[in-house]
Amino acid sequence: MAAKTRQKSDAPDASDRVSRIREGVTAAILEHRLLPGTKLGEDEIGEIYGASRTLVRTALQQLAHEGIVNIEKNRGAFVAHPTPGDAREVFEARRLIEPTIVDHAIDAVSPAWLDRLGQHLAEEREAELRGDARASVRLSGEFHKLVAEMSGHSIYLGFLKELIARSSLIILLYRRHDTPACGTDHHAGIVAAIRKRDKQAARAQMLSHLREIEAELFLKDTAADELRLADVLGA
Amino acid sequence: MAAKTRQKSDAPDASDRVSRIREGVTAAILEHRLLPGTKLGEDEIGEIYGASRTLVRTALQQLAHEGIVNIEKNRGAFVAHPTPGDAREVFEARRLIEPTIVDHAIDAVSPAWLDRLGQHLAEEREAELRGDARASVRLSGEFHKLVAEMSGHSIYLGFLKELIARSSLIILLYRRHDTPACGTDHHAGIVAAIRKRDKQAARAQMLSHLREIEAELFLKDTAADELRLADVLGA
DNA sequence: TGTGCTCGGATTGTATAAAGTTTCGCCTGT
DNA sequence: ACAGGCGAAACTTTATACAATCCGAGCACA
Repeated sequence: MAAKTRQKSDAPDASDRVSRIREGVTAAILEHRLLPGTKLGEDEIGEIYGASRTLVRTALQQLAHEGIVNIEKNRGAFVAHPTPGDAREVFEARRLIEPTIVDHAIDAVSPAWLDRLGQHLAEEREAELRGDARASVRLSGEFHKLVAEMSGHSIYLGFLKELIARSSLIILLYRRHDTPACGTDHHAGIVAAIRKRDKQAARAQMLSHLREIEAELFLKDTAADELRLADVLGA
Repeated sequence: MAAKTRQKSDAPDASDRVSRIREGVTAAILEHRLLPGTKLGEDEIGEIYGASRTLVRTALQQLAHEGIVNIEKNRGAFVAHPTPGDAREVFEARRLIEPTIVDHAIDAVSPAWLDRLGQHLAEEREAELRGDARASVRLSGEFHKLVAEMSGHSIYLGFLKELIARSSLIILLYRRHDTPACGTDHHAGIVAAIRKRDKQAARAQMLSHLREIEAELFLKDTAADELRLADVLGA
């Protein structure tokens, strides 16, 4: 019933125009087509989607609340540029919340859900196979959202959506170049644990999965000189 | 540095007009002056704050994202009316997050913070003493926000703000009438544990505090007949 | 008497216009 | 040559006007 409460505000299939804009921009950011710091002009976006600035504005405000867009007064909206500190916070929150989410997901497991999970894994593998990095990164995030939906816990789902979106930016900014293949498919392991209804294993695998992602990041306290300047003077 | 990122979007002392509206309405809801289901007309609010509908609208959208206002298409904005299911989700999330928050708060403890905590406890006691129920309920929520600020974890802080706001509505809706005094001051105990830097005790006290609040609620699956109808047909 | 329909008022959704702010180029003066 | 400042263009912010939708009163009719 809780999920219904939100049906009009952020339903995934909402056909109203502001949702289309929001989802279009979100997808572009999550697929790393829009880089952090990019200016998101209202006219520009409005023309693309054939909408007036009023609608673009509300969409951007929603994205700002989700943390993937920064709105600077009288200057406009920009794709967010999370700091290493933000990154640590995001992953700590994920390590706290996601093990609990898989727990709930196992409570709510059903053949239909297992089907969806399996189908998703197939999509992920396929994207990986054909080297489609953009689809890969998007699907990877959607896997976690799928588990959260499965848990039926609408608050955790909302929180996780924010965390996932930010994670995508963080990975783009701070992933090490020398990351070794990264092919090890943790998601499949998690699904296997869910299928066996083994909460202990599912929690553990989710946790190590998140740790591994974070371990692949390079989160120096002071990243680049320009970044350092921005942080120091931004205060 | 993470806190700075949000400075323009939801700074507590933001002097722009949309923030004033948002905080005014939020305060009214948190102090139980506006009851769940109350219609929040755009013109009405705009006239009160001397603002055009544009500004009121953005404020209401932000409140909707925080979960304390529902916006129904073509019908307007209403003070949210959380279901018992929502209530359980909110408190489960709080039980997950808040113990971790006190942990961090203890890591960041300092004389200045202890002062603020002590000062807050005094305010709470004073409001309780003079029977000011509205101030009491507001300060009670602000205590938890204060601890979250202290933790320095901006993501947890953001999540908690949402959870606190919803909790206030939930308590208003589902608190048992026969609740016995409720005078036991858990907050003081939590502060004492923080002062002693005793994480174990602080976590435990926070957890039992939250459990006790939830135990005072009457969360029948099907509340009233009218509610039941609304839920069943609302799907 | 009660049910169903229609029309009018009220309210929200969207677009556009007016006002304010920032930014950047250009020019002047040293 | 270069620092500083003026000014125009571009953009955001706010207000207002117009269109679309919903709700309810009143009426017709069974």
